[in-house]
Amino acid sequence: MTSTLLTRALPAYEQVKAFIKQQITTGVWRPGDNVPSEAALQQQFGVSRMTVNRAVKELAVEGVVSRVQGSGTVVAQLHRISSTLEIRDIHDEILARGHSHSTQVLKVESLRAPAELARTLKLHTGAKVFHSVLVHYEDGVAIQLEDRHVNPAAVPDYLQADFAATTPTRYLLEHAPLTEASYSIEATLASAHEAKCLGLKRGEPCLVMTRSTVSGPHVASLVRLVYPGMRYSFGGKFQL
Amino acid sequence: MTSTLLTRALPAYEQVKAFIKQQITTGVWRPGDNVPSEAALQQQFGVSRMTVNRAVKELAVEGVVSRVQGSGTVVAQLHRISSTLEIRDIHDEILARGHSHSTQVLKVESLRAPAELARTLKLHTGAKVFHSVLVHYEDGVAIQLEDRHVNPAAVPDYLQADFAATTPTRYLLEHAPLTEASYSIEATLASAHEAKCLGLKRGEPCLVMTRSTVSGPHVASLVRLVYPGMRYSFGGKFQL
DNA sequence: CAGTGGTCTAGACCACCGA
DNA sequence: CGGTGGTCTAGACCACTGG
Repeated sequence: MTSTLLTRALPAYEQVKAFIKQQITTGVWRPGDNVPSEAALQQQFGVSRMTVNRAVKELAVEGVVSRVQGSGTVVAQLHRISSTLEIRDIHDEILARGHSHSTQVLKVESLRAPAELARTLKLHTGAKVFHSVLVHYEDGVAIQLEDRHVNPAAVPDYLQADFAATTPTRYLLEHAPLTEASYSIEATLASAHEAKCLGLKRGEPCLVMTRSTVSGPHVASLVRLVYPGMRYSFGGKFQL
Repeated sequence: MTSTLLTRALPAYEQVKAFIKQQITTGVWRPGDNVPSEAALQQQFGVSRMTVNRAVKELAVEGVVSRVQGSGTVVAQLHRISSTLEIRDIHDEILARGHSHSTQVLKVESLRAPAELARTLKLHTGAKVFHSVLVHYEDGVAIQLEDRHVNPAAVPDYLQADFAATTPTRYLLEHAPLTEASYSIEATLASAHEAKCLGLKRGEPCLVMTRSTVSGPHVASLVRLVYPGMRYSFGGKFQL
């Protein structure tokens, strides 16, 4: 049965995607079941193979189906709830919420790297390293403590930046093209010093994100971001 | 200059992608700069427009460039560090780490929904709701407390499942096709009850993920996952 | 208006899989 | 071997943007 594409509202490949998703969400096709071949879908929708291929390929990228060349396409076993966690400049993030952002610069200095820090930045112990500590406020409330170490080889003029006007994140993105980054998120208790900076009681819970960035040949930056647990959360959404 | 595609190792569209990424990571093209039009890239690489289109379109999906129909393509302003946070069944996750997984079922019951829970599940206050509480162990160490409420309309036989053999996550994925999910992650202190279940001292920090899932017309499930902050972290990686 | 990207076609060749 | 998906071409029409 060749169903016509009356609805010109949606592109053809979107209609094919919608059809496949519908079969899955309504339980007609269950995880592990075969999805019709591209040739079959091409017949069914009366479109070219490239169009069907695009539809199914995108579903594969989204993790909805799984394809094996020569074998076929099946409904993915585990619908992983995969949502892109976007890490943005906190300045933009706060403005996007319609609030005001301000910064307090606590420290901007140069120091000699202790062993562990040197290892992370791929430098020799005792090598020169830049260090900055800032507190970010959203509508006057402390929301992030940013303790950052920067590799001078990657960003030689880091200490000259005006962090009241440009966040370190933005400065680094503009002066050290980003090629790679990795992060981890965990829960800790605020140390005495962290609590003081963020205006918390000692022992309050915090979200800590540790992130290192690579720019070309250099490990450019290692940053520890401390968020008051009661005032901040990461969130995301997934839709089939 | 028409550069030939000598390297047949990589598909043509991958070579176009690699070229564009290289221009960006080496700083030749900076955020906001124009990327050559599809026609220009087509000339430069001696490939068809569909091939160039695929390359640039994929970069747009990845967030590396930004396209506007009729205007052109530019290098994306903020390289958002976007990494897909995958939420998987904890059973698979632990096995994937090469460890053993076991479960302790603390509670499986039916109850009447208080107002707030009812609102989240889109039910009437006092409606019947299923409730399960489990602790998950990795190599014998408590790593997650799973407190879940389930909508009977979406999963009528939930209470009959054997959660020692099948995790609630897996059972739900198999019995209520997933169409939508949203989550948030925050830091809190373990309550007395949570601390006891996880073998923590009271006041220890925890990562809490709250997640609700939608299956077809129903809000199927609301779950609160508590992780000991000292034993667990979410992580991810980003590569241009 | 000319230039851009968004979509689509009707072919094609290839690599891979399973019988 | 036939069926599958992976890639690619050389066109085409359209919608949108900017001057």
